Amino acid sequence: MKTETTTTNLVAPVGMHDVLYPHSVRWEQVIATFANLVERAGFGLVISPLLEDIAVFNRGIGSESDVVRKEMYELSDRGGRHLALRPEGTASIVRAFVQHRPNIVWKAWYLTPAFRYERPQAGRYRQHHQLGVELLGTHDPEADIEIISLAGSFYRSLGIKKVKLSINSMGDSQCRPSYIELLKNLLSERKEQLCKEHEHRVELNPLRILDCKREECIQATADLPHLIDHLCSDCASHFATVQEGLADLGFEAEVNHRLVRGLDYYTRTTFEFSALMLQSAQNAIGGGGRYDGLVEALGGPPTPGIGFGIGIERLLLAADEEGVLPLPESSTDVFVIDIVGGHRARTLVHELRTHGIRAIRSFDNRSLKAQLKLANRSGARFALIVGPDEDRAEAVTIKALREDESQVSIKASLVTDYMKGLLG
RNA sequence: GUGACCGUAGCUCAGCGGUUAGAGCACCAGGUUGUGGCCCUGGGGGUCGGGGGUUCGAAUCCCCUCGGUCACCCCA
Repeated sequence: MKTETTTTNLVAPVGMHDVLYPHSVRWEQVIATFANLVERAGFGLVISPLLEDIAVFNRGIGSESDVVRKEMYELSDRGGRHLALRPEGTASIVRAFVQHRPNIVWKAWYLTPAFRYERPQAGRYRQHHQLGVELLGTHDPEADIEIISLAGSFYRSLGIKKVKLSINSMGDSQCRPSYIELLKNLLSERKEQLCKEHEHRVELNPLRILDCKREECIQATADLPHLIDHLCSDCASHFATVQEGLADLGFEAEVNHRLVRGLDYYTRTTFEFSALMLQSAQNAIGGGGRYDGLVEALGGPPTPGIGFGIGIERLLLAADEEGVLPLPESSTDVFVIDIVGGHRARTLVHELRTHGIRAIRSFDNRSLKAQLKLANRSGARFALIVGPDEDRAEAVTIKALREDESQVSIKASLVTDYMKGLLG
């Protein structure tokens, strides 16, 4: 166990990153776009603790999943409680549902960091951030359609167009057990053909083997029957309705029978959005599915649910590749230059801001030249200059920074109204 | 968890056994006694990621370690 780093330079933990201005502006845009979209659809923001009793994830996500087996950040608090940082959003939201029992149908959205102890690489971090929604309390395939189409609409409204939607059905407690038995029987005869990781896991969770990307597993499972051909009639018609509904709304979904996903709670519909422009292996920019047994698994009454999570970092990588979501040019209107000590800038920016004008100033009594340089770089449209002359005359000089207009001097008391006019 | 490549100024990088470690950009000041962007001049900035070793001498070679990037697995 390492205790403390030996280097004197302190940096962010492995796989975790600072998002500085102006890059953070794009995060604000993404989050605002999402909130606007899902709130229009009746989802309400839910804020829940970053830490949960570790049982929330063990029982929720499934102790056989990779996320729980080897990727969780676990800790004990001073009272000896065994907690974990959330590795994804759904289990926590469902825990909150079980605790508070809101009226169904319950529609929640969230923004959360998610922690997974993995080796970082392009598009994969130990702390990433997810936007997501959960819809609890109905089996209606219309809910599936609403959820998936919302995610699709979100990408569209950001201008991200090169997106592929994959979809599958995991069946339910009626039809999945018999299919799993069938898989076990077929796979037990060819265990030795599977990859090292899955060779010994045929009995535990054979479905996961379908999702393995290793060549051995892909070959060994190539001729296996597909789950979607073994669905019970309820699941089959549910899946058919979801596909029809998505097509009806103009979202083309490609059935991928290997789309099992790593979280054990899924039933029936699962889906994933991948960014075609992302060359890296990590090109999934969103995904989710139905989890009709999860509320029960966490101690609540039998309640179906469906939701999705979208990774902000990968979304921004995809946006970069498509050349959308450019950084804004400026976040300020006016730069107040004071060369008589700084007290005039103090009152001027205060008054301008009070009236809704974005106004900044410099500190440390810099020279006129230095302050003009800062004003130019700030992207402000106008500089307000107060020197000894203006100070004496109780005036300010207004200088346009983006065009060659002659500057004007006006009474200080009229500045706010004048600037309002100039800025429209 | 496994593997590959890479760590020199705030950033991008040059230097790859031999004085006091450089460039471009960025930053600061001056040229212009009250006017930014362009230009010119000057300036501040470095435990050469860290530790150990080889050597008369190490940013340079070797070992370890930490960090970064990418890939596998899995996922957002």
